Amino acid sequence: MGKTIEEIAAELGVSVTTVRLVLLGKARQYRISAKTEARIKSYTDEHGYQINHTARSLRLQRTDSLALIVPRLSNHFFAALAELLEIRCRAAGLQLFTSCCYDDPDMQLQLIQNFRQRNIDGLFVVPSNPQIPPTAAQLFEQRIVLLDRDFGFAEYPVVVTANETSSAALTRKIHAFSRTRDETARFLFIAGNPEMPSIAGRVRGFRQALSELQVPAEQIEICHAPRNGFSEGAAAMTEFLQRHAELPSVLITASIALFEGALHALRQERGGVPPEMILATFDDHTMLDFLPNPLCSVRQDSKFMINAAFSEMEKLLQGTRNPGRHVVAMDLVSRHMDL
Amino acid sequence: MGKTIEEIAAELGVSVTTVRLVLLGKARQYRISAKTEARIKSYTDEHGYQINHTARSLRLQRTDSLALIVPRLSNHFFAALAELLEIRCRAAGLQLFTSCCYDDPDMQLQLIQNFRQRNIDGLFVVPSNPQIPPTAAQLFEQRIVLLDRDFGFAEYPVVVTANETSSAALTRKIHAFSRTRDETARFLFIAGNPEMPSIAGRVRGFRQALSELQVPAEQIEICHAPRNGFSEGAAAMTEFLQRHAELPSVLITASIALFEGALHALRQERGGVPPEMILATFDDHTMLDFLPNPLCSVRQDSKFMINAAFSEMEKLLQGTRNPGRHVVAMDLVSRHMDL
DNA sequence: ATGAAAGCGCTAACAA
DNA sequence: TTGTTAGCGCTTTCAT
Repeated sequence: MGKTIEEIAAELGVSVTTVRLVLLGKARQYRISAKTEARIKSYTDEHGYQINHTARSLRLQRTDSLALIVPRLSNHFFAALAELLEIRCRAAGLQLFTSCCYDDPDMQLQLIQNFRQRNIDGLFVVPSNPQIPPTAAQLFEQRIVLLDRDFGFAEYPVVVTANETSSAALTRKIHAFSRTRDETARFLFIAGNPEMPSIAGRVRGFRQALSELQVPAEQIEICHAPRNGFSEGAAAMTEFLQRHAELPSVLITASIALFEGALHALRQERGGVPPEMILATFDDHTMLDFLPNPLCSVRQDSKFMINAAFSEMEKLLQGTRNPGRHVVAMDLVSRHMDL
Repeated sequence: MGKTIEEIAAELGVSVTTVRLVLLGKARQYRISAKTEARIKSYTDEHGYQINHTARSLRLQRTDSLALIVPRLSNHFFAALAELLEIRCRAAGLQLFTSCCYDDPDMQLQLIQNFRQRNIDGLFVVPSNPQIPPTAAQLFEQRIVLLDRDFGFAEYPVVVTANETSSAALTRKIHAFSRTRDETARFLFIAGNPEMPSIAGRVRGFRQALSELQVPAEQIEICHAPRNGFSEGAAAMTEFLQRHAELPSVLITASIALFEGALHALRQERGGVPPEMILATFDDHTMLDFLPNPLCSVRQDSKFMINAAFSEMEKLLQGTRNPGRHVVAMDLVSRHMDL
């Protein structure tokens, strides 16, 4: 532990106020004598001084730090959000603390309480269920911004992506492509937990687009996995293959982890992924380049999301109370889909 | 902000000690009367109580929290480390705070000071350069554990992977495979910044194995990129292709981001990746399954690393001072390499 | 131009 | 069995 202001003051025979003023660079402003200033400066240059943020926080009732709770950092989308948000916070002189809750509501609640107890000024959170936002808002006196999942709260700022419209656009695109080869393409959509609004939106967009395109119901199958992970994607695909001898012409997954899992299962069960199979997934990744298949993916605009989220937080910290709702557009990326 | 212990005590007409004892569940132990205990319990059940960790920390000179500084969270290996370490810390009742420094030593230093000022109890750090460890150790009074990069400090605990031996094993394996097809395979190794001990180790292992196998120098080319990222991998490959009309028979990269970049450039410049090209990379990923090529990758054992790192930190927090050096073995994973 | 002192909410030592 | 008090290091207000 470094010296405290009091210790420095005592050792130099001046008062804490004087030391503090010099340390804050306000020596001029308060007309501290040049020699006193020089003495203090040379002392701290030699011994160093590290402010005790804990004491400062206790006094100011503020920590100049924010927290972010995401489901997983091993999910690239959330890792990217965390990186960008940390950079944005740093630029504003705030420290960001990031934690994972693995979509476990109890763990998330504990984390929220923990951050609250540590006097974190504001919270960005990807809520695990609809009970989280009100609780978090109460503990954080409204200083929360909801990310990625829109459980329909108008009273809190929220930043989400345009899942439904993007899903519909994706569906129309692969449908059009599939028609060039096969009039009666069969569609398999592997989705995650439908209680998550983002997943529900993706399924809705898919359903709606196909219905508008008048694709008959018997050519459509939707599997709901309990979560958005690799093993769930593999399980869903394995289960599908047990029920159907024939492969779908088009495979769509609601996340890239499901995609990886589904293809893994396909390789296991059928020895490979037929190169003519049309693939589509939410979340983009460079390694999708490795596949020879026609493939369409949906890329989220993390930068835009983070800018929106941070502006909302800034408003909250300044005391403004008109929560914004931001629905960020997504990009379609296609590979091997030239007609 | 919730009620403080003092407020509760005042409102119930008891002393802070009494309230505290009940809150800590030590009512029995200190023989607080049952009715006093009940009164306090019912009060906090109704109004809730959130301890002020800032005040507690100031008093105890301890925050019950640790920090982890990694280069990037969008690097899957570091994201996985962060997740595992956070889980491990949580199990021990500690909160982990994770930050990225983008391998910028100044930013890393600032982060370290920031954590120090916030009274974080101990630091896990992937050092950006050899100046970082001594500084960090001084600020944190030796409570640091170095991860992933071994700059040769015996005085601090360090957990790294066996880069050199794994690289040699990888090289031998792909060399053996290449001999089954071609007696004079040409090897291209794209590495990152050689000042990073992990990269240097990988290059050393590669060089040494090939020299033992008596592969002539003119069949070996090593490109050093300034960093381990996608664009650096692409640039290195583009540059190689400008100098050589012929593709290498074997491509090895020191990280998966370099791998992605290199293949991307190959696709751009030559329209694709020849399926007979032998590929190898450090870091494993499920999406490597998507490639048809013979491929060998090196998987790091994150769990093992984290366990070792956390045990070292526990020793430090208990005051023990015999820093351990852990060199964790890596696994080889191969695809399409059956002879 | 510089100093003294209160108080943020908690813990721990000591008192009663 | 319960109460009182000092002090962690900082900021801020009010005195000189």
